Amino acid sequence: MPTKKKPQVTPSPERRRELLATAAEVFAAQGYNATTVREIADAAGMLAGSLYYHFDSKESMIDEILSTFLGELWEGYDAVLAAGLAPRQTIEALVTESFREIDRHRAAVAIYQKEARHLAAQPRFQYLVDSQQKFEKAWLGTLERGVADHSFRADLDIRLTYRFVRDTVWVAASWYRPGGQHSPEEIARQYLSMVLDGIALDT
Amino acid sequence: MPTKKKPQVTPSPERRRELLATAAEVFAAQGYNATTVREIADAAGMLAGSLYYHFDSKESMIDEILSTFLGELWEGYDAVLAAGLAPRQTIEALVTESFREIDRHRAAVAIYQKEARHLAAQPRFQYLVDSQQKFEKAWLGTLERGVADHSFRADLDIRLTYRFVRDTVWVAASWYRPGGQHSPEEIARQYLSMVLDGIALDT
Amino acid sequence: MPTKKKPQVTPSPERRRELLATAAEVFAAQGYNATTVREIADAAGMLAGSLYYHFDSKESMIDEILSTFLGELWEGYDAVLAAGLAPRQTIEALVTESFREIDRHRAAVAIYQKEARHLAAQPRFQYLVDSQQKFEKAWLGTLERGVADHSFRADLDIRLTYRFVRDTVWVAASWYRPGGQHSPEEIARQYLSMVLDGIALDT
Amino acid sequence: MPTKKKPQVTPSPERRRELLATAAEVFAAQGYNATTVREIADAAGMLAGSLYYHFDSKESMIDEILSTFLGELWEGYDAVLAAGLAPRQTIEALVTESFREIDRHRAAVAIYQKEARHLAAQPRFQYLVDSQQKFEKAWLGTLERGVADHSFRADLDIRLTYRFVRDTVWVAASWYRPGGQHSPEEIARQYLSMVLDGIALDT
DNA sequence: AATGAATGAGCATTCATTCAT
DNA sequence: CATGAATGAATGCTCATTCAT
Repeated sequence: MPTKKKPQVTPSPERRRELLATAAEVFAAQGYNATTVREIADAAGMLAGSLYYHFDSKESMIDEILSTFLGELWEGYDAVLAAGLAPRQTIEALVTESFREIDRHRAAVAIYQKEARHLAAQPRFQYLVDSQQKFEKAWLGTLERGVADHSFRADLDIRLTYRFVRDTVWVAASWYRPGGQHSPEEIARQYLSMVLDGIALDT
Repeated sequence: MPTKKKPQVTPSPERRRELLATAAEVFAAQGYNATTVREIADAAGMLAGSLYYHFDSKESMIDEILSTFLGELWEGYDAVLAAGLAPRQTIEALVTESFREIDRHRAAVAIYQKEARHLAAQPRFQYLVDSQQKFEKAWLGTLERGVADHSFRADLDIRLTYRFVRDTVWVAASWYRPGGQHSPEEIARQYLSMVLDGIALDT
Repeated sequence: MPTKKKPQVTPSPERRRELLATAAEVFAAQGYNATTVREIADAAGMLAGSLYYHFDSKESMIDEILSTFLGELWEGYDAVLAAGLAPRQTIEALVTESFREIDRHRAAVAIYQKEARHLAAQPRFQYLVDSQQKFEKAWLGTLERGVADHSFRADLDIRLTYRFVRDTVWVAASWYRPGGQHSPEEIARQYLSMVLDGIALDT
Repeated sequence: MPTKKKPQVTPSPERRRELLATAAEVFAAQGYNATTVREIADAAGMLAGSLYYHFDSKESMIDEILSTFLGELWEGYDAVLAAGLAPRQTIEALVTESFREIDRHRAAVAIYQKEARHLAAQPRFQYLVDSQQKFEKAWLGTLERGVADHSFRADLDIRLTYRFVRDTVWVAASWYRPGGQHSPEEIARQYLSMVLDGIALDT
């Protein structure tokens, strides 16, 4: 692992993190393809070429942004899944955890939403596919358990439900702004209330 | 002197429509920026330059794709809104209409989802902003009316609810494939059931 | 010579002349390179492709415009040179004839001024070089005869004088507009007065 | 936070000047439109894309060439006009100055002659129009003063005289080659002699 | 660590030209 | 005679990337 041709790993990881945060912000705002390395460099106060001291390529930047985010996401998810909660409580915990990740990695989440699909085609981003599958297994499994134990309705197409819940949560990254009116936990609470009980008033 | 009349430059609208459908498919699959004019031309079985006989620019293609879609969408929405239904029935009709549009304009909807935000910055695409505002007014207004007449819950942040319902419906375009297992109406029915009554089993 | 592959020669020479006049106008206004065949076609009330029924190529248009003009110019010049006038009278006649040509072929003259130099490099336009040489011989010869017979000053560099007189006359095409305040003959008279006697008041 | 300062984007002005000189040479030889960016790059020993490190566009090259030339021209002209010379001496000084500029900026002058008219239509090149007007005012005014004080003939159309003198001088750029037989001052002397006193021998 | 300058492949677009109808 | 549609080569320009300093 320390056999890189370039001194990519040694220099201060703090600067690296700063630069990645900057890049993520620009990627999220303009899209990965539409963002030029020069714009990232401008935002970081350096020249385009200088970025290549820190990173192999533009691709390696988004790679590191996404893999870091997914790493932290799965840390949280795995903890929830390991806790052995009931289906409904698991869903609640996963949704809450998701909104917390959106809060902490807004840019990365937005990038993920927009770019994951076409990046996943490249071998380098195989981990996106893996994560996607693990994700589906976790949510779908929980929903199925919930149907089995009568926490969730049985009259719905389960895959449709899965997509509904999944999308419902993650699209929020497209409009969420940290430091807004609601805390991630409050948003999670209201989302869960809607998803679980519906927006209609019981009559 | 019957000469000197400018010759027709607007050729057969059928070919145009074909080409736009092709372009929309490619844009939806790869993203607008990531799509080269050459790829569209390849998909249409012609050379890149030949597209310019039919269209002014790549931009005018996405413009026509989006404006055509929005035109038809609003035809449907306006009919629903003019029908004077109760809030809940209005929401149901709007959601159903939306899934029908997704069914008929899948590519355009996917493009809209991905590109509308940054296109809207250009004056040429002002109509995207207008449509967005009209859209918000229609949905938010209906939700508010529904809260007022006790069709919908009053304990939720109304803007959050709006975003929830809006996203919930339209993200479906990202995975929807026409001719799949469920008809648009069936998907609408299940989505509505989830959105209105929740996925939890009443206890 | 009548062995052309295309029916370029048979169709009505009037239409041809009209089209050439139109083309010359556009070439003169915008420059040859900057003019698209579509612009010529627009001005002629037809589609770009249709021009190719009448002409082999854009190049053949400017070719015919210039060769027609030079043909008529030399008709006039040759008549003057054949008249056996004294040097000063020859110059006067040549200048007057030149302004008449500018009057009748303004567009062609303007095109000639702008494009002759670089067109002359192509074999097809060899006649431009020939004409140029014949032109120089006529004017320079007349000036030399005039110096010899004491009509013209002997203290000037003769080639400089030649260029001076030549340019002086032909650049007028860049601002001349037929139907203006002065007739070509009047302009010729004043130009000759300046060239021959100077603009300074004799003291 | 001393970062976030925009890095210098205006590189060494010497290289810039070299490249502009190269570009001017090619523009003058082939015309602006007919010159490709690749040709300029070839002449400069680099690739087409590399030019864009130094210049925004092909247009900005001709812009800088022309504005630099006009700047220096007006430095010279303004000095002459500020000297308060008599009309005839002013004309002599202006003509001499003009030939000096032709000597120093031959390429730029040739480009100006060929391209000024159509460039002037664009807002970016408004300064060409301004310069043209200032130019006319200076020359025409001097000629008028000269007519008034009996330095110049009163029997000529003054605008015709203006155009005659103006064109007479500047077209010289089309054949002038620096380092030729005559110095700019000598050419100016002979031109002035012709313009002021005519080429005919007084009888 | 960062700069300045360049590379080279690729892109949207233009345009003269062709040709079946 | 003219149109409609297409070709294919070229053009101005962009951008990720490299590398000597």
